Amino acid sequence: MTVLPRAFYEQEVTDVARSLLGKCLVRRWQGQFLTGMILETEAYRGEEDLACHAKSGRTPRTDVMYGAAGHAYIYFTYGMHWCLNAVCAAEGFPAAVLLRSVWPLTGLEEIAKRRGRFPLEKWCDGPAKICQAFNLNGKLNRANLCTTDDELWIEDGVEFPAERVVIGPRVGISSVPEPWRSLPWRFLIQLTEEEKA
DNA sequence: AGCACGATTAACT
DNA sequence: GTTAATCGTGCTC
Repeated sequence: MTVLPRAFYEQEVTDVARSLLGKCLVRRWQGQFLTGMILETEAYRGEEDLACHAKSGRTPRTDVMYGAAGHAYIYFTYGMHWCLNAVCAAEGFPAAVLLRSVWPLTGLEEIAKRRGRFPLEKWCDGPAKICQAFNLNGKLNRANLCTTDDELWIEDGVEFPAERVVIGPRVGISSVPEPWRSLPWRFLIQLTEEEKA
């Protein structure tokens, strides 16, 4: 397995969101590795994107999105949930890919400590569920995803053919005005029952 | 200082 | 389909 290099993230954020499908999210935790295959992503792009947190400019919260690509942006929302993004694009331009769903691969016993009360298919099928499952919170905000120095990174994985990629509008932004609400910036792989086994 | 709301989830009718 | 949970963030006064 190869850790994705910084150059991978220094691209158009929509391209990175598409390319992240099939890649492997890795969390080092208490001497073991929790991993999962990325199945759903969304792109958030620039201050003009009214769905993007950077719509209100550079603030303490959004500062990391303006920095170098290949770092984690982990934010807190709804008073209880954390969500994980990968910062993309050139330094100075705020953009990030939200990881919305992964398929758990290893460290299942550890993941089950937090998600085991639900069926396996529901362990990581939402942005805040990923953070619960992988034990991610603000402590890993700004983590460097391009090395194994921090406890979070992304490695090479499976290549899905283009016809497997479902593309549609981003979810959870119904109060955002057009055209942003309907831009096709969500990318999804639907696993077959065979692939889940 | 106060306020409205959120890139959500899970439980409930 | 509806709603509570729960608090950081950015905006208004």
